[in-house]
Amino acid sequence: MASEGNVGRPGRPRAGGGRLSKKVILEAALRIVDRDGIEAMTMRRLASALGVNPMSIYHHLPNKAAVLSGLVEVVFSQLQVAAPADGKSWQDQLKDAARAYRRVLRTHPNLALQIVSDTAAVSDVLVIAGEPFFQALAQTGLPPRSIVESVDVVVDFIHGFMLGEASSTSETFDLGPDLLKRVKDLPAGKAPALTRVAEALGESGFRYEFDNGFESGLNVLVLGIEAGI
Amino acid sequence: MASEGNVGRPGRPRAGGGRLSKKVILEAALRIVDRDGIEAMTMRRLASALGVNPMSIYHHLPNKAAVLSGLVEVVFSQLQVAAPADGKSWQDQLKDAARAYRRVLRTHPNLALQIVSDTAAVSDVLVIAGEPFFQALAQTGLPPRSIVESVDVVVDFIHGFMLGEASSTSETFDLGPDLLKRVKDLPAGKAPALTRVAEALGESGFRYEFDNGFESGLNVLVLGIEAGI
DNA sequence: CCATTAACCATACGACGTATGATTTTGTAC
DNA sequence: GTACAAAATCATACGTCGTATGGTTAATGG
Repeated sequence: MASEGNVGRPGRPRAGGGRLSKKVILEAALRIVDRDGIEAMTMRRLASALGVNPMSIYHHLPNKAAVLSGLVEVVFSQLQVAAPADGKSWQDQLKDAARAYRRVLRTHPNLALQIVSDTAAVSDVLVIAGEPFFQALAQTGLPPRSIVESVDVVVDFIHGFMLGEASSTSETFDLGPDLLKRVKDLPAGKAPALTRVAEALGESGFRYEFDNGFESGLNVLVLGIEAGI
Repeated sequence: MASEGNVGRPGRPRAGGGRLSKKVILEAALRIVDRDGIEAMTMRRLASALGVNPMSIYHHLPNKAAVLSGLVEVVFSQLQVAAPADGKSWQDQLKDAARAYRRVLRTHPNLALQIVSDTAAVSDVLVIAGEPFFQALAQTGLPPRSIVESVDVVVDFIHGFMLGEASSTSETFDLGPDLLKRVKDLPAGKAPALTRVAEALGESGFRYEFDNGFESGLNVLVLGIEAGI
């Protein structure tokens, strides 16, 4: 996306104060999304938050889809490439990259769906966001295509994980009791293995926490990549 | 969601032929989604496809969200629990479960986003869809909570993978050349590790294929779970 | 046969994205 | 300064959306 738009040229100051620009529009849009969710981000509400006529926005961004893609770019640009971190193993570097990626996405949970689905908007910036992953995996000695595949698994896992996390409301999840109750409602014998696990968890009062889930996922992935070398 | 709705009671036959019901509504909705995409599935178009007034639908499903959730349920119910497959290792059983899951989701690519994001709708049926995964992992001897975490990694990976696959149009992807061109446009030295990989791939003319990417992801996951035992 | 009631339909409201074209502002050239 | 061109903003309007409200039709149980 080549940069364009407002370059300090003419325009008309409004009551709200500043002049419109792609930047201030996206900032306002992000505020709306963060506060009220993505479905609250309508062109009309965005305009009103800016103290402006809805159609004014269209001089800076071609349509609503561009606004949403712009939001994805904004969020991704917050992912600054971490310092070299030379002292660490590639395993730890890979985990750090994954954690940093998740941290950025978690800053705007209401945007998660948009981010993981709008691959076109991501692609430009993905090559930068992906660098830490490639940096870590470069030290494994794996052939290039294995590196690409490894990055893909990790990123796909993070995306899938973020979806689950974003659609949940609480930090933790009563997996044991919840699951157990649901399993009990099943026609008996329909899911024996699941039932066995649920019963064991129900007794232990296991509480699923997203942070732990993410870390254990990373562990599996790192071990798997390691084993494939 | 307890089943309810049309139980063969009164009503009024229409020109279109049959009577309305949750079942025929969802079937029509799924046809629309499959043919024209999820954004084409409007209540008005759905009604017109059924030869019916838009408001008639609301006697069988409370709103549009319920229609979409219903679609997810329909798709999931197509995932029949596979035969025991006793002769196989848990590794192969796990892979089979993942492949079966992906296969079902791929049947309705336009619904992928809805499926992976509408966890509420999934949850009821997830306990059944998840059974093959638990069955495979039960043989690892892992403690229950490790089993749950392992299922989560695998499912999250599949979800993330499906998102990428669904938003792509072609079966394959010119990763080498595409990536190389994009990397070339970067400020030099901004992403050295990525550049190195892209150059190596550019020479080899590597073509990314989704089937291969999925399989290699499964390999990493299975190896990682194995290593954690 | 009649009351009940589920199923269906007609109309309407407010909100949405945005096409079209007028209006206002402002930097630049004289 | 003043006129001009271009850019930014605004007003109006169209078609579409989800669905609230309330009337109409037809099958059923008494």
